Amino acid sequence: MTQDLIGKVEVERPRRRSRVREAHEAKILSVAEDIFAQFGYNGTSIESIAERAGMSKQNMLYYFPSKEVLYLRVLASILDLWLEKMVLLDQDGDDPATMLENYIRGKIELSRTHPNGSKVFANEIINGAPYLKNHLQSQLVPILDADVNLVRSWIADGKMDPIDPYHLFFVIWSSTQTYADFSTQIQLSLKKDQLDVEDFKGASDFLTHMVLKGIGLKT
Amino acid sequence: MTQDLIGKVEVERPRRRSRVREAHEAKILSVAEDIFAQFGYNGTSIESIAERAGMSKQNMLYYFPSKEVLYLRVLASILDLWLEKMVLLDQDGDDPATMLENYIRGKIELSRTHPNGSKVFANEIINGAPYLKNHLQSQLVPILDADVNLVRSWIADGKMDPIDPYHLFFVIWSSTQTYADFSTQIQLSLKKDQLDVEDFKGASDFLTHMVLKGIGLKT
DNA sequence: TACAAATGTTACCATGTGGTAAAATTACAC
DNA sequence: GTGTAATTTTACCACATGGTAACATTTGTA
Repeated sequence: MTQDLIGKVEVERPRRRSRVREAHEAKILSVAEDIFAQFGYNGTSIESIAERAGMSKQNMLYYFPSKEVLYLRVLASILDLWLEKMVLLDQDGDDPATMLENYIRGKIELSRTHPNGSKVFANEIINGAPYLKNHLQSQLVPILDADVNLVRSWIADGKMDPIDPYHLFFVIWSSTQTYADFSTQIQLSLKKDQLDVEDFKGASDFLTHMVLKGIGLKT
Repeated sequence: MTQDLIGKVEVERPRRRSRVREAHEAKILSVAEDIFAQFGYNGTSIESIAERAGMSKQNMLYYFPSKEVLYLRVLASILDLWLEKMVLLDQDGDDPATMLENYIRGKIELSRTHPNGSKVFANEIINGAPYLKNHLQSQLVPILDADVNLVRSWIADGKMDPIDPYHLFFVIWSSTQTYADFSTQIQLSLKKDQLDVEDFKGASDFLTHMVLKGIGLKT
């Protein structure tokens, strides 16, 4: 955008302090995700975020003019990450079983690497998705519908049991995200202070086994 | 307890105003569950609960001395309801398939009839279970362990695939509760304003089919 | 060096909210 | 009816928190 203006009016202006800005914004967003995940929107004070980001509340408000704006930015970045992994057709593999397995493993991996993002997302949905509803409507639903159609074509081709694809995806979503969202409960159940890579591998293995076999897909 | 004191000192004292008290407490608890579910602990003001319960904040504080006490009461009653349905051995049926099916259908039914309870519960767990951790430790975990042992015995008897029972329960928990906790997302996905009995039946049917078949249980 | 934009700090405020204290009212048991 | 405990109302308050305004400082560029 800046380059388009070379020789014209505003040359090189916007890039002035952008290094500091980018670093600070990234730090703030990262910290915000953590704290929003742990305390929810209402339970989070912008001062606590600023503190852990190493600056004053007022200075943070210079980068993000309000708590709501900051929260929306956090939500948006999480949603983008999520939607990326939700396109069934984009999964590697030629046969349905492989593609679905990669979908499941990808979602579990996301829960492992971004547990806090998942929790912020979950909090938002549980509370009725007041900020995210429109985004879900316009971005998630079309992707889901495409995925559902793909599964329906597999069913039509006799490649798997005639199940309701929507419920299939609801189950995959919930059971993959539960390892992030409900990690506290799972840790208590497994008597561990922390879930490790092996736990997530066990979850992936079990889920892919059960889902693929359960809907009649050959592996 | 009152009866134990007949003829002694405090006869019939505690029952004086108990009718009003019981009615009001029940009303408050019911309203509180709804509002905590929608806005979380921090997002809920005790004034909003009092208002919808038809009394002043101060009057409500007469029945529940603090927000925390009220929240804990709501949590406790939900947990009791949950734990009741979580004992695999208590399910009707003689064979593993029937018992597991009843477990799944019971949990879905709970999500249908008590969506708000489920949401309060979910909010609490996602935020690290600050109030519920001890209860989960002492009540949920033993029940789960017993259930896991039962499944292990089924595996040992060659009645089903040698899967990890813990993951099986995590998947059942998450995928049954998702129809309550993430109802907003599911409604958007299904393009419906409200989930009806048919939706829950569809969910139960799919889940039981996939789980039972997926772990190698004959139906 | 000078200047203008970007960044950071100080001071402050309005509001919502959980909770307390005490007085007023109601209603049951006798 | 009357006294006593249960209930309700009135009047407050302390505090956390989101946000604003103005001033100060830094820094890249001409």
